[in-house]
Amino acid sequence: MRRGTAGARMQEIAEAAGVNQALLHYYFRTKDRLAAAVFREAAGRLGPAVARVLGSDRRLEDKVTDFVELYIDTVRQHPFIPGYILAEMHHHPERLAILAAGAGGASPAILARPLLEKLGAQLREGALEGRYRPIGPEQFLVNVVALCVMPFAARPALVLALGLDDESFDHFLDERRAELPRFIMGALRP
Amino acid sequence: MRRGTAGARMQEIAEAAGVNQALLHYYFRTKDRLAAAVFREAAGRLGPAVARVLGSDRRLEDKVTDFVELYIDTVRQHPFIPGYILAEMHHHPERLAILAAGAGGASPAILARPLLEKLGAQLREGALEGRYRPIGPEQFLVNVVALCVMPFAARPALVLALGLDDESFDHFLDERRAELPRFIMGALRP
DNA sequence: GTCTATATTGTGATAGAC
DNA sequence: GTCTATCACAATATAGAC
Repeated sequence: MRRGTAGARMQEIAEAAGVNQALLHYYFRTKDRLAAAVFREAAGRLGPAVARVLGSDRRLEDKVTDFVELYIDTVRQHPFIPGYILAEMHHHPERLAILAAGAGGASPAILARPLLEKLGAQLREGALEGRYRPIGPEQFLVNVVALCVMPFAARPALVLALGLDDESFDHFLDERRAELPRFIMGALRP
Repeated sequence: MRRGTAGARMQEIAEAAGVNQALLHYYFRTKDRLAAAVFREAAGRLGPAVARVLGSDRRLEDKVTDFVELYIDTVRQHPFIPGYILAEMHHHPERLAILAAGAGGASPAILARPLLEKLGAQLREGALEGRYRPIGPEQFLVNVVALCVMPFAARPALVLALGLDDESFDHFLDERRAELPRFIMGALRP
């Protein structure tokens, strides 16, 4: 995950795992199949959780808070996952399709549909009642995810540009965890 | 930019440039130095523009609108840059430091400081006057950039999850270009 | 299943003619 | 500056013993 599929060396992975190259090939046959397995594993840590929280039946406000907190807390324990996923998607977009094919053959568009439906219904209802400004569920979903992902995906730039060390980056995340739900729900007010 | 430093082949680059490998080495000496040059070039297309717009003297509301429109319009012409930059930062964070060192020896923290100062002053002033909800300039900056970058960086996932084709992705961006300034300034209201 | 040893190909880099 | 030809080694993959 740190070096990416192309940058990773089978030898290095074998060492880190405390085995030898031959054993890696015994289990995975080729480097590409190992890479696909890693991608599946990494995506599997986040995708389902995202869908579960955002597709739940809770009030939109609680959903957003739950999501922000769950996402930040989860990714904090695996801080290289977002960067890895984005990098891998950029260099090997075809893996996404394979991933989706593995999930029962359903296309991701079909998987994301119910989530967007529910989100769209809540947003529309809120807009009709005058509680929310109108916004499409697709835009809203991208906004929420973007705001959570970015600090992790762009961590090196943040650390450098804001002059942070590990401790102050951690504090930045704490602040963000509390701030984002306010920011997001604030943006929804009419 | 498409394959990343590790995934790119000197041969492939030479072909795309209509020359041969030897000439690449003649100009860049090593693959790593070519990669650093590419990174500098890519970062140079966005970094300065970001700093110029966000560090300007305009009203915050105009700044945000300018930034969103400039960013989306610029990146649309080089849609693989954000993914490439994020991937490269993830796999080679050291390049960022070198990049900064090239900019007159000033550290990025020092370069970003005036921008954050100005942004912070505008946010504080607005908060004192009761026009804005209080928010730190670091959080706000990350929010604005995140909202602009994400659709490009995660394009393959969006296209797949939302079931978009090239045309509807383009429409998604048009919508976003108009929506984001409203979303962001809306979030700032007290 | 796990190892050592090795085959085989890929790939960055250089030599040297023009 | 640009090319062809080639070197040297890095890296994936396999054979075969245990």
